[in-house]
Amino acid sequence: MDRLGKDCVHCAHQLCAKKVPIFSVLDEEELNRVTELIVRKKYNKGELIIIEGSNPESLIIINRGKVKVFKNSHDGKEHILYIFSTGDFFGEKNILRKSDATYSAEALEETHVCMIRKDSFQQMIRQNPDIGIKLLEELCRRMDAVESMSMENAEGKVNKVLLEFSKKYGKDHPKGILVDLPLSREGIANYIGVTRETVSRKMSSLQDESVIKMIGNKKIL
Amino acid sequence: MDRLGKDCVHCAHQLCAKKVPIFSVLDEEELNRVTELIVRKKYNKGELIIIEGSNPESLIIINRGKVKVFKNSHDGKEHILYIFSTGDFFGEKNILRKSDATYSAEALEETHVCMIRKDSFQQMIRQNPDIGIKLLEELCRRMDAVESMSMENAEGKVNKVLLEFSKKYGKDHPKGILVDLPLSREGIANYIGVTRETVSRKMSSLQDESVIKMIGNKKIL
DNA sequence: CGTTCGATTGATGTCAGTCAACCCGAGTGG
DNA sequence: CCACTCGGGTTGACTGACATCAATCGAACG
Repeated sequence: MDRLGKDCVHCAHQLCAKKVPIFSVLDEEELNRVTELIVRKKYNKGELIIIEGSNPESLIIINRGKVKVFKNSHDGKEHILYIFSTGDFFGEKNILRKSDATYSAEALEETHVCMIRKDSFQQMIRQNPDIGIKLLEELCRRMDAVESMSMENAEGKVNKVLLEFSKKYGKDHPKGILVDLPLSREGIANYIGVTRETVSRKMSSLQDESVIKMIGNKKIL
Repeated sequence: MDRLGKDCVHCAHQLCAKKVPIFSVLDEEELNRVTELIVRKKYNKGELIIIEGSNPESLIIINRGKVKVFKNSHDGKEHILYIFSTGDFFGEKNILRKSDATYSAEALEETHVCMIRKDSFQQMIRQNPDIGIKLLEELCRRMDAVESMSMENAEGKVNKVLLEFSKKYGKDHPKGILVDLPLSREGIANYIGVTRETVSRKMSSLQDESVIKMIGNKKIL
């Protein structure tokens, strides 16, 4: 359990409910109610938040940090499904379907999360249907992303993923946009379903074409 | 507009709201209210229900028939995203996101649908948050399907899609399960993102291994 | 300064796509 | 009733993109 804000309602707001998009529709009083339903927790880099095959019963919202959600294919390879960061949620399947988790989730850095249990969640949605609508919106966005990614070949996927990272993690810089990649080449490869060598090659050719410039593990657009 | 039941509330129930899973949480009175928000429409085989790039503003529920939802990749190939039939809904993106449709939808046979406009839908969710939960459940199911399909190679995809069709459209039969395929080989190919030749080959080997038996365009498991 | 682990680069293999020929059943028209 | 066409389906040969395997590089860290 997180030592921060355990008994400080105002801190709790700051930490969680207030900055989460899906709760943006709530007013102060509703936020207070939601805050009471939340359990906070901290994970260190590399710790597993959800393990495939277990049966967690909470929705998880990221307060600070980054999380990768992945599953292993029968031949043992890791397929990363999503990279989530501050304000994102995951684990909605845990509370909407009865089955065991079909995926694992691991903290990529020190990560603080808020957890809402199944029954609290249902109650919350009934009191604030607009949260449900927000959730639906976000799921639609994810579907869109998955659908459009699935139509690309290796080169298109690398381009898309770099664009995605530059939007999410890019910072302005005199010579373009500086992006701090959340994943290694291997991670990117597992994310888009190709090998690390392919990622290397495609990124090298992008550099040859002067589209990007690599600096260690960051890059400039 | 469908000539049936235009002014018959009871017929309307039968036609639409009552047999749709997402409305299964409603009681009689709530069903009545929902029914009033619905517009019915009929499409013939081959007619387009939604065109990529247009800006429809309704959720669409299939009352009878089959619909394929697809998009075209830049090189002009058709990618089928889903095959929907009685009781399924689609177009949720239309009412949850402001952007234009990123996909098209075409009736695969004579199809009767119910349409709920954006504002009616929002109102409906606010009155019956449980419908929102049902929708979330269904979207999660679809995500699961997409996620697990994306990890398969061509052979695995063919197996999965045949299994899916046999679950959805299969009928018991003395020698196994008789499946009436909703798509041609080419359609299946576009559905799982391979070529029609590959589908042919994989299905032939399945037949060699006596896993399936083909009869024209149907098959026995 | 050496070890280590990820990244890169090159050589080779393989799965599925492409191209092309042929088959077959459904229509169509003589 | 048969001949012809036409559109999908099947099958085979070839190709190409990406995976695999392997060697080398290079930055980070003790």
